[in-house]
Amino acid sequence: MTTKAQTDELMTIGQVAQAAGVTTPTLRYYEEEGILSPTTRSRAGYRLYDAQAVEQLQFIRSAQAVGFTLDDIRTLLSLDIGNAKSCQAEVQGLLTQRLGEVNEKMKDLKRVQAALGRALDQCRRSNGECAVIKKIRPAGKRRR
Amino acid sequence: MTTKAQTDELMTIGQVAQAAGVTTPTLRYYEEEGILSPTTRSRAGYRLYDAQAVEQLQFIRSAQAVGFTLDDIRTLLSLDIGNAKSCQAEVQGLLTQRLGEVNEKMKDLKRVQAALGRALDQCRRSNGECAVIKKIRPAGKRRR
DNA sequence: CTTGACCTTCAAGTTACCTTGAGGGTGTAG
DNA sequence: CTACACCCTCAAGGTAACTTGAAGGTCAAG
Repeated sequence: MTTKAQTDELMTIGQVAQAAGVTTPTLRYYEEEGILSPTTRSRAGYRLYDAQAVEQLQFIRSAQAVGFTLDDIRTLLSLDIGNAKSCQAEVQGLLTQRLGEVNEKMKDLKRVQAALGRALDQCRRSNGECAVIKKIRPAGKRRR
Repeated sequence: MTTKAQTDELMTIGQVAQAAGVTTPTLRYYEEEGILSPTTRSRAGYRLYDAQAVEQLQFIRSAQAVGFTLDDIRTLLSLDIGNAKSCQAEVQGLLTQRLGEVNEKMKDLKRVQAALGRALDQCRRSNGECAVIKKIRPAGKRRR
């Protein structure tokens, strides 16, 4: 079975890993943790995933990249993500709460962005001339 | 020394911790890791921080919240964040690169936001009745 | 001059998220 | 049939970022 495209519908762990940019042990770990399980197994016991798994993995990696834990993500996935499970008030509440967290992170990210932006700006402003040299000056204490 | 406001300029570790919403061991750990050091020490060896430390901590926590490691943050802080150090091409390059990472994270965050938004939307649309249960059990039985 | 809430250092423990290694089956190409 | 690139399980190891614990110094208040 030399790496070939997803023929019919199911992919082996290696194909999924490659497509999603993760390692195979990571996928096994995700299964163990109840984050993402293969759709089925081959007769020989090989994990087989459907194409959706790749999308889910992309979501998982995005969520991780912005600071959600696998525990958070397990909850997010169970709350659905395009594959609704239950839609009562309780779930709506959780979704709303999680969206609140996302908004908080959005603020955090903007804060970091602004800080880096300011630094870069300042960097460009003092073109050619280096602030370091000024910093060696004697009396001037910390600037605000 | 019963908890009093930052009288002149310097605060003890406990005051800073309280103001920034972190623990004192965390602050000691940050010092050890070269993330944030006290401005000075009292005669008795107490760490003393200036007010700026609280702002820096807020930046640190924001950056952590969106998935930057302390290692990343150490670099970010050294690239300045309002306390210029050097501004040659090399630093500008790093800043630009880091801003690129921030933009990546912005995309990731928006992806998560969109997914949650879709889920919530779908949740509201199928008010009272749950879409997925239909999906899972097309013939017959309905919940509630 | 003792009490109690602070502070100190040093070392060890914890949790999350993987990674690495050993030992062994599977399946197709030559 | 033999390679060889896949796959399997189980167990142990590793890193980041803290947290917890032990043993003890500092200092304003009573």
